[in-house]
Amino acid sequence: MFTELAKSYAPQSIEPRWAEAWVEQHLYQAKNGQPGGQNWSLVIPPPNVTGSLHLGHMLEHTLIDIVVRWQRMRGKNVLWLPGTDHAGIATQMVVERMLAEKGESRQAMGRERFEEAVWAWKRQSGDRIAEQMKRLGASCDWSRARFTLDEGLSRAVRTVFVRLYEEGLIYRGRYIVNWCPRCQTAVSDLEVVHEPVNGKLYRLRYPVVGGPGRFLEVATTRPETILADVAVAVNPADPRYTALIGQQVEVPLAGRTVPVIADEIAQPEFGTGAVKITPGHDPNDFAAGQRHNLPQLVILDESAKMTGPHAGVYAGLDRFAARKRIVADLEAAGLLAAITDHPMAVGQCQRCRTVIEPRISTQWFVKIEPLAKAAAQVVEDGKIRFTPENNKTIYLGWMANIHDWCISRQLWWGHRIPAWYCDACAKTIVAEQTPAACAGCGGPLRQDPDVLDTWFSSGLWPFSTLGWPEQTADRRDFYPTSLLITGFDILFFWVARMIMLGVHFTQDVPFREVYIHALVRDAERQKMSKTKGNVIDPLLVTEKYGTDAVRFTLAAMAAPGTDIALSEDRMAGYAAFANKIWNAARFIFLSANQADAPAPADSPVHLRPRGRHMVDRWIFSRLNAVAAQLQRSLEEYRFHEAADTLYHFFWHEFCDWYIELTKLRLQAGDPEAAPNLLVAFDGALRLLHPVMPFITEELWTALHAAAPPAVSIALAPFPQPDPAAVDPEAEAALAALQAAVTESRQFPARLEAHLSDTTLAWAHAYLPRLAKLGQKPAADPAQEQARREKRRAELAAQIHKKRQLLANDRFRAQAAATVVAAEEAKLAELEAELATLAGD
RNA sequence: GGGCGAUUAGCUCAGUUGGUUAGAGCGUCUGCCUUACAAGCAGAAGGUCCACGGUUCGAGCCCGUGAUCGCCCACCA
Repeated sequence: MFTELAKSYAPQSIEPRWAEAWVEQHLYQAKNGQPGGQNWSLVIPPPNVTGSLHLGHMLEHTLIDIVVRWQRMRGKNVLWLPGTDHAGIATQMVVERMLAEKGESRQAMGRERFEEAVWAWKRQSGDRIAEQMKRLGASCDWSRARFTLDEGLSRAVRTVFVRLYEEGLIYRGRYIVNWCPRCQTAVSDLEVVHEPVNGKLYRLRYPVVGGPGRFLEVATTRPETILADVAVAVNPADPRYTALIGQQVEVPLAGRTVPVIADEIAQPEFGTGAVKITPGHDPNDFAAGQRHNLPQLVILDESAKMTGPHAGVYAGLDRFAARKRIVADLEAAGLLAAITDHPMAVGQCQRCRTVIEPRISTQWFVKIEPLAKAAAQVVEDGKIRFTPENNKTIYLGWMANIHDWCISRQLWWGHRIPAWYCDACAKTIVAEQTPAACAGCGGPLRQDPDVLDTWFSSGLWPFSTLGWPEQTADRRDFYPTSLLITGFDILFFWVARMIMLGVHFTQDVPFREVYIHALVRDAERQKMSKTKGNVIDPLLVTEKYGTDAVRFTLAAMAAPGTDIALSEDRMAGYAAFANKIWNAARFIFLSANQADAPAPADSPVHLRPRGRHMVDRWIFSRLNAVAAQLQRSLEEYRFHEAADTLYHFFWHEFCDWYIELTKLRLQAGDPEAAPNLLVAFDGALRLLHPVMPFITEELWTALHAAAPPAVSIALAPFPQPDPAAVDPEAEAALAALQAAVTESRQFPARLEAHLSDTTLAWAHAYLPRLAKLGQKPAADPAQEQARREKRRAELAAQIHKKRQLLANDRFRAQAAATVVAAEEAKLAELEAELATLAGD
């Protein structure tokens, strides 16, 4: 006998046990030295160490885990490499916030102690995500977990930096960059988000020198920056101003005069057609200043407070406070011509939403064009395939318009830039190992205080985690990786950088396929993000509905290309599905003898029924069809289709019909019924396993409890679709039976020939009951009459349409023969129905 | 300013070479404690598939125009 199962499925009492066992048994550890074609690998998009798991992670991990478990069951030597990202700026902010609560600060502690504090915090909470993933059943190879600041990965970072520097693809220079006054660091273009705001456009009057009473009107959105003006530009083709070109105008409140220059930057139709040039505080003006060889005045410090000799009486004021004061002073001086509303997009720090201040500073950059070109090429050549495909266009478009990448950050947490400066002889040394002294003059060296953009190290992730630059067994066996599954939000940040750096340093693609999943949104369709703090702990819904139900929900809603608004109703529905599976097992275990269970080694790779019973032939035909459908769906990452297929098959075919039809055979002692039932159930569990690992593991183990040691279902072969097992005769017979039972009609004779007497006896007994249950409530005769009329009209319309269609020669010529036959059959059916309606 | 996506049942969404009477989950209504499952079973109601035009024997699907919503990219002061 099988052990009796509880009356309903309680995931809470089962899942933690399995989660722990899987990790302890190292069930998902990949092997080295397998034949090349056997290996299949995927690296996780490393979550931030700061974070805890949110539903976006869970969606991503669920989709990954489904593919990974499926590939493993197909016999691949699978590596899913887990790990975390040090997430420079995010982590530093978290730790600084914690320090601030204790009244401490990074500056007061000093760099060394601060770094120690971050490491301590990382050790204490950095494993949280891993623990959560383990609890959720992610089938990672935990023995290969990596962290971006690991010694090996740091070594890879230094190697890459030095090589790019030597190739001239990394340079250092003084440019205007995006600066966050709150984070006090440079950020890349990608880390600036543009938010629409209702700004103002100020028209200011610049007195023309030598022309008393004459003014040049200039439009600006940032009046406080006039103190750093070095010129006013007008368009050379603008007739209004040609006379002024070369003359001097006075900068209001500044007590300086600047030249009027001709430059295309000024567009005649915007504002007044005259634009102030402020190279120290605007990227466009910076470029214009370089064209005209103008000086760069700076009036804001790293906190965006007014500073320096040109700030005058406004020194010390915040930029926005200064704006108010300056506008008031301009008005008092009669130099403010107008203020108009001006909707515009202002750049904000992605992390803290502070308005970005363009700032001139010395930073490190990657010369991106050569890398981008090669990275675009591999995608154009189809060496990397995107799903959904339109991401390819987006990717290529970005690659075509890419700017150099600012990689230095004025932070303390991260990979420190491997560059040293000699103050004595002004030499710069870039090296993998810390040099003892200046190679030129022997003087003492000072390392660059900055660290690298987090994405610089993440960009190496697919190969740095596998041992690069060493030629390791992992690198040989698992690179390039097979697939990347990640979100659209980091397509440019991460995917693009991995392709650029991967192609450059390994002469191969980092992954052959990229699946871009949808975004999980909350009930209000808001994006869930680390910075917004609206993340939902997946462990809570998991606790409520069970991990398998949440996983199934996520998979079922993961149609490629559209966002997911997560609904708990849906989870409840799939929790019921898990319970359905549980109860099917409960019935099977109560009704069948354990001796009939297939031995685990006796893997039903080829699902074939014992005997010739029509019902058995049907369910095994369906199992094979479902296996084939799942294979198609998963190959194309159509997770929702796979989930729907499983749901419908298990509930409405396996339970509603197969188990029901088997009940009577069991009662009558049909010797083939139980063994076939057990094998079919085994096959169904395997099909379900990639999506629902916990319940299938529990039930599969129970199914095979008599023949220990049963291996985990995770290592059991996935049913291989066998086209020969598809049995159209059995499928047609069951379809007829279903129709007959549903309509409470007589059995088709053809089916009766194939059904055993006992089944027939059951079915005949069952039919009247169905007929009773299905009876419509006694309807109002008038209503009934109306319904008939409506149906009659519908039928007439359809018949007319069909006749027209079938009379069409082009249709007969062009449509497939089966389509024509189906249409003819349908017409006959419709006519028959109409005849019965007309009859009474 | 460019580019992309969406619009299908009360709600959330599927619908991939154009071809039976357009589906699912939840919700609603009716009837069932039926010895695997009331987290269940048997039924029912509910849709001008955003609008208009076009292609086709045939359009939810293809083409065009428009409307509404959303997203991404972008140095317009």
